[in-house]
Amino acid sequence: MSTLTPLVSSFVGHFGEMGSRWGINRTVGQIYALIFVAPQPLNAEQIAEALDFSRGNVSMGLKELQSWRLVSMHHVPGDRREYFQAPQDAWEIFQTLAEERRRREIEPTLSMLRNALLERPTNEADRIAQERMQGMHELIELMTSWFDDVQRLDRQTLAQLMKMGAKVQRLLEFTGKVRAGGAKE
Amino acid sequence: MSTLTPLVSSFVGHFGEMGSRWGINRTVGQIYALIFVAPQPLNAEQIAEALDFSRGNVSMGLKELQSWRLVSMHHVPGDRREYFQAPQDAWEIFQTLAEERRRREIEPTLSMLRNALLERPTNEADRIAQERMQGMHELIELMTSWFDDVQRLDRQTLAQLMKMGAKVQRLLEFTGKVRAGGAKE
DNA sequence: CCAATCTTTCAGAAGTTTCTGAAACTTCGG
DNA sequence: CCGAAGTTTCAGAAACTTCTGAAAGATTGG
Repeated sequence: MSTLTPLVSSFVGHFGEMGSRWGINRTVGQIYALIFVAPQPLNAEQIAEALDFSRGNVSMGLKELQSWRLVSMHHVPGDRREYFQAPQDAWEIFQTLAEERRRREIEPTLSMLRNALLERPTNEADRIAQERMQGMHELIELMTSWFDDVQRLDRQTLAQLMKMGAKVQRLLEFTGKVRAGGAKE
Repeated sequence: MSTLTPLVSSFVGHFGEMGSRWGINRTVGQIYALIFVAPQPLNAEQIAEALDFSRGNVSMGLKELQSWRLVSMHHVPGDRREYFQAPQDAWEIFQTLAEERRRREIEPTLSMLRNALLERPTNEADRIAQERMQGMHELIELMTSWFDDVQRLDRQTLAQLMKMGAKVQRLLEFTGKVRAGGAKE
C-alpha cells in the first residue's frame, strides 16, 4: 500500500483538511480516514508508509484515536504488531464521537454554568449575565437528555423517525387531539 | 467595564478554552462570551479594554464572528461607533452555528463523497473504500435532511418533541398499529 | 475639503503546535 | 537472559497561528 489510489487519496486528504478545522490535527484526520476505508486492519508501519509520516507521528496519532475510542486494536496470530481498525458503520463512529465530545466539552461547560448559576448576583450586570447563562444551561440540558434518549432507540426506529422528519409534528397534533378528545391523561 | 466581575470572567475564560479546542481561536471565543452576557451591545473599544486585547485583535475577532453571523451590528444615535450584540436566545445561536458549520464543513464533505462515489472502482481496495464512503454519505444525508425538517418546526413543538425523548418510540408503535388496523394510508 | 473619530489591514514578533528521528522502553521466543 | 522486533517518548526544528501596534482607510460633521 505504498501509494494510495486517487480515490483513497482524495478522501484522506479531505479529512486531513477537516480535521485541522476541528480541534483534531491534520495527521490524526488522515490516519483515521485511511483506517476507515482500508479493507483490513492496518499496523503502524503500513500507515506511516502509506501517508509518508514518521513512525513517531503515527504512534502519537494512534494514541489520540484510541483515547477517543475510535479505533480498535487487533492481533494477527504469529505477528507481534498491532493492527488498528475503525467501525465499518458510520453511525457507530458518530455516536462514539458524540459521547466523547460530550464528556470532554459539554460536561465541563455544564459544570461551569451550574457553578455560575449558584452565585447570588451582586449587581445588575451579573444578574443579566446569569439570565443568559440560564438560557444556555437549559438548552444544553434539553439537548443532552434528548440525545441520551435517542441513543437508546434501536437503529431502525431511529431511521424511521428521522425519515419522518417534520411529519412528526402532525403526529403530535394528532395525539394531542386523541388525548383531548378521548383518552384521559 | 474595565475589570470583569468574577462571574463573567469565569464564563469568558471557559469559552476561551473551549474555542481553542474547536477550530475557533481563543480570542474569538472570549469576545463572543463577553458579548453574549453583556447587558447592552458593546463597541470594539469596550471589548478591547474589558479583555485587555489589542484593538486590531478585536477587529479581527469581530470580523470572524460576523462571518459566522453570530453577532449583529447596531448604531447608537449620535455615536459613530459600531455596537455588537449576540442573540439573547441560545437556541438561535445554536441554529446559526449549525447552519454555518453545515455550509462550511458538511457540504464540501458531501460533494467530495458524491464525486468519489461516481468513480467506477478499478480494484478490490477501492471497491471496499467506496462501500464505506457510501455508508458515510447516507448517514450525512439522513442527518442533514432531518435537521432541515427540524429547523422548520416551531420552537414549542420542538421542545415538546425533545422532552418526549424516547417516548416517541411508543408513539410510533402506536401509529403503526392504528394504520395497520384502521385508517388507510 | 478638512479634521476628527472611528475601523481595518498588515508586517513582523511572540507564542503554539506539529513533526521528525534517535534513544529508551517493552515484549517475546528461544 | 539475550536479541529481535516491535512501540513509545521526547528534545529540538520546522511550520503555523495569533497578537500587537502603527499606518492606511473610511466616514461624517462642520
